Amino acid sequence: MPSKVTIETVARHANVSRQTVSNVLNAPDMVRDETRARVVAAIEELGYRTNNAARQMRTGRSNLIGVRIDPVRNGIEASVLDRFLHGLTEAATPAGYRVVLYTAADDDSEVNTYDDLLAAYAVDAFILTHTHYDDSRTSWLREHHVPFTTFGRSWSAPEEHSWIDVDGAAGTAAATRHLVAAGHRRIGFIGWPEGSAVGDDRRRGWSEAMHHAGLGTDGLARFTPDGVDQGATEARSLNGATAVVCASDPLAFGAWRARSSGADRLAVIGFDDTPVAQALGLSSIRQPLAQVAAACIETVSMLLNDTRHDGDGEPARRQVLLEPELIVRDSG
Amino acid sequence: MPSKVTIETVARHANVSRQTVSNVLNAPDMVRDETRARVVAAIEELGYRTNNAARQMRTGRSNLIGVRIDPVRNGIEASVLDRFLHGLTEAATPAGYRVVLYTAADDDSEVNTYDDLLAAYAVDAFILTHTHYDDSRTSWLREHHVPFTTFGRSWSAPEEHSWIDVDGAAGTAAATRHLVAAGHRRIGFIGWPEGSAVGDDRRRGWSEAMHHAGLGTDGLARFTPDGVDQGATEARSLNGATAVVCASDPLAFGAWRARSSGADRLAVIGFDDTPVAQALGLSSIRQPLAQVAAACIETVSMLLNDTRHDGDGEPARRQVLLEPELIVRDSG
DNA sequence: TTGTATGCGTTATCAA
DNA sequence: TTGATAACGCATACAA
Repeated sequence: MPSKVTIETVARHANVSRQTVSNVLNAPDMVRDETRARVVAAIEELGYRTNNAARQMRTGRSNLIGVRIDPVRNGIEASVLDRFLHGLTEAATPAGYRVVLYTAADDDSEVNTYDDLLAAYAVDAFILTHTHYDDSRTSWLREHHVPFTTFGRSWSAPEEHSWIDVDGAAGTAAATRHLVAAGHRRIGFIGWPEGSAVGDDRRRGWSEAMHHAGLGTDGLARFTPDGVDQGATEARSLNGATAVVCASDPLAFGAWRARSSGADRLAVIGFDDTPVAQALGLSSIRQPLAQVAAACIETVSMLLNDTRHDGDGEPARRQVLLEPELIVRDSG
Repeated sequence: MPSKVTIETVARHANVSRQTVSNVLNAPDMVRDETRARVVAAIEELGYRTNNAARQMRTGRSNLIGVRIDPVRNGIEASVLDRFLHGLTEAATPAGYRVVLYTAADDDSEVNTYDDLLAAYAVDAFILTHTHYDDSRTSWLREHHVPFTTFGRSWSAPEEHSWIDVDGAAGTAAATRHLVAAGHRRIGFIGWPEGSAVGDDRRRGWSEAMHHAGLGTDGLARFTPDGVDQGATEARSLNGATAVVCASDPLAFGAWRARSSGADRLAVIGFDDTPVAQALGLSSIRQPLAQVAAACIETVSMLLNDTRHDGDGEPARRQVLLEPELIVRDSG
């Protein structure tokens, strides 16, 4: 059972008042060096840890950050969420926060969850994933002046709130350039149906890079729901192409499986560098998830240390766009 | 910003004392029906939510459960942890708990983390994964009378503490029986090097089922580190076999890729039903992770409501072994 | 620079 | 069955 050491205990041990100990913790500059040293020593010695509940009573802060864990829709992306969550947990600890999980069936029910998390647990801030056009969750949080940031930009209005995202277009562009440099001229793209913000972005990177290289894109783009079989089907329909950039690893894997050998061989580059890609030697575009996570925590810290959000003024904002990395393997 | 409704507010609104409101919440039987109804109405109306920090000050309970999120070692298993985490989050909420994440590089540093989580956040209990022989973490928790349970049995001494696990041997046995029923006689096994508790268990299921069916296992078992290529290599070495049960999906996938067509075709069954298996139509053994998660929460609740662990007496224990499910697809 | 007093929202104890 | 009071550990305003 962990120690029952309170500020009082430390104070007595160091021969000072409770208040002095509190000052050492919260306003070290105010305390004389010698005194502070003594207090710090006592804290060490007794293994004192500040009691969050008590602190929370006074400050209203819990040091808890709410993070949504989605039901795995497209299972193959589990590894992405997983790396992200791990990154968050790792970055949160040194910043003095802990990650609390929550889940919700849909955006609306998520709002009820906020209520519980906010009122009962006093969660300090939220980190959301899977943002989309017209996200009702972000509006709610903004209205209620709750600090939050998202992994995924605010597609409706770029500057609407703080977000961290990975430049998908830059990733597919890099992949395309890589293929061009390797001598490919007819490079296809297999992505998701138009209207998905993330998918549209990835397609744009490919098409811009193609045009920039003086290559046409006519008849080289395919749109389909995600999936291995879909990737295979579309790859076969791209008979003229010698290479293809895909919006996901499942699509890439399907394409690769359909045309991985013989005269018909297709160079393939996927997205997200999932374990499947790693296992199969599939080239892929890897998102720097640990960095994304660290930036999320950093942003949230900033938001929490910014006094503006207390009032009615607009909170500080911060947008971070990180570069993905092209991992080249056998497939392209 | 969520309501600032306290017990006091509710009390005034319902014309009772604070204590009565508290009683309605924590000991409803003690309160007269009519009074209770009035208080409940007031709670509804005002949208009162109990403040966890304040409650924690009195009770020492935080309603927080610590769950470790591992750095993804074998990436392909991310989906397993992911489903598990999601299941925990989902089961915890109705039980009145929230999941707090933590991470640690190794078992020893994990113990330091306990300290923080326990002293500062007053985490009520822990749920561990990836247990192994001689787990220093479980000993520490036991010594310190901290309620916990594990996903993965206590291999050193089965009854040492509460755990929830999936019967891996039953899974591989079912897979083996399925292959036997399909007419196979020479059924191989590809698993991990001996000494890994989980791996040994899965091999046992296969070998027992084989013997039970009157079939021999000589020369039919292979042991290798996990991986797609390893699976392929071992599958090729099993020339006599017409089918193989694997300890993991990567192994199964490798085996399947190496011998999926022609006269040499091998029926293959993997383990964990990862997205890869689902995408490829690979048969696999699926762990009921949502149920495991629910059982973990249930166990932890039991532990927390059991007074015994307060004293020096042994805490209550509970072991749950769940059956995995064989998912039959094209590969076997 | 250090010490004293007060209150945050809840529950436990005890008296009515 | 209900109500008054104290206490949990901390941080803040204020006094010394």
